[in-house]
Amino acid sequence: MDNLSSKQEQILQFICNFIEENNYPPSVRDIQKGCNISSTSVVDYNMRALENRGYINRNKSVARGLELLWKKEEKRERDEQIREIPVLGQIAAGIPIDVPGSDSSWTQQAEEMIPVSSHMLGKSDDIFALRVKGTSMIEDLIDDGDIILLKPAKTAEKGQKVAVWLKDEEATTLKRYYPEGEYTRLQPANKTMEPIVTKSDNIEIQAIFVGSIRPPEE
Amino acid sequence: MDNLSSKQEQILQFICNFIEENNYPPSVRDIQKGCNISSTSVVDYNMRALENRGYINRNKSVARGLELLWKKEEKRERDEQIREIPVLGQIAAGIPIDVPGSDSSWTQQAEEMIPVSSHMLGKSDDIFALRVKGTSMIEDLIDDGDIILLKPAKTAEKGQKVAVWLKDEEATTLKRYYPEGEYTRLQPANKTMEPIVTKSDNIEIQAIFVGSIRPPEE
DNA sequence: TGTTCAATAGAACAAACGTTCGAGGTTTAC
DNA sequence: GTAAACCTCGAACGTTTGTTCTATTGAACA
Repeated sequence: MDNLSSKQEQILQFICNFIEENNYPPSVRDIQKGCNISSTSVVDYNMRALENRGYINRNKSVARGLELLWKKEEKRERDEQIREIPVLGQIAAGIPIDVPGSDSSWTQQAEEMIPVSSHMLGKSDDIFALRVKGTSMIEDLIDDGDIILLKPAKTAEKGQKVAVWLKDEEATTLKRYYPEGEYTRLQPANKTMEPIVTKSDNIEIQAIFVGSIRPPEE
Repeated sequence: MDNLSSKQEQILQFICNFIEENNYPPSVRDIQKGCNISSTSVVDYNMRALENRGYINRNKSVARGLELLWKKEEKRERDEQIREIPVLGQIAAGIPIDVPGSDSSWTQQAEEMIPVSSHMLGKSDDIFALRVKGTSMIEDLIDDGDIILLKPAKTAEKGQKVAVWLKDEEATTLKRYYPEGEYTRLQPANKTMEPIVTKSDNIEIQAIFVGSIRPPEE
């Protein structure tokens, strides 16, 4: 399909650059000057070829009425590869602290939206983000201030990182989940910290850790 | 600053929608019809107002030569929040396997580019990605097939996840790094696997783990 | 009441623009 | 060679389009 003459490629490139710079498409005569073409009809001739091959779209009698079709495609793909995830608040990774509005869930207003690659999200459409307070998960590369992605869930498997609601304490915390019969151990990933052991019916799993977002140390 | 008449807001909205649909800006008469305005001069009158207040940019005597300034801003911000990271190949997380082209480094051609939120990258501009083979890091939420982000480095701290080059074996692997004097232990995050212990001068740190990109299990 | 000012109206102009036409040139295949 | 296909050229035509001009309306104000 790439059987374009050098002139056609040049025109295509020029259109692309022109739109990038001006935010509106070039006229036939802009292209003529920009590509050092002697006649407008030559531009028209090559544009017709580009149109037939599906590179551009021209609207009859409309000044600058042309679109780059593959740019459209690119934009669509880009939009699909990126999703905006709401940061719904904070979560304690350390001593459980009361999180503002944590009574029901985090289904409140987002304080911020962050763009995340769809590669990290899969098909789930209910993933949300929280900002981490504390260093109890430092060995899992989750530090104070990091943003983590979570998927709402009611149950989890042993060893998974979960956000749990501690009923008695009325607090939420991020820990590794180890159910051990009547009691459940919530294990930090920080050797200087002790696990939280509490009755299994005192905890309520709210979400499972999906991924973390943190810049590398310089 | 938001002292726009309803007509001006309507015009602004129309221009926005028109560009979204057609990929080129509307003419004065398009706006006239689209907003049910009786005269082109009224459009001109209001456009002049919008221009003075910094909402749009008009190019004299250029057909459809207008830009939405805040869209430009939006686009710039979006571009800054996303970076394209090259996936340079595979890395073993398990038995060290020979990685195609791993002799010098991974500074070869990228097989793919993936968009990543700048939140994950910080200011480092040399971060690259690899696809993981094997399950030796499964407890660190790095599974077979995942994509990991790495930052080139020659040294690392104890416990960090690193990509190391094993000179004798002529292979690369991803493990946690535990230097222990003469010998160095490369510890998998998988209880069913044994650590690799090798002479410290047999290993060469290539990059430090920065983050992983994986979709959540459904 | 008269004045001022923002907004509207319709018409008109000149420039910008897409498009067409006829003629000529160049390449390719036979 | 000829023919056909492809490409170039310059000019011209008819719209589309940005812009301007003048007149008008209606509200605010003194």
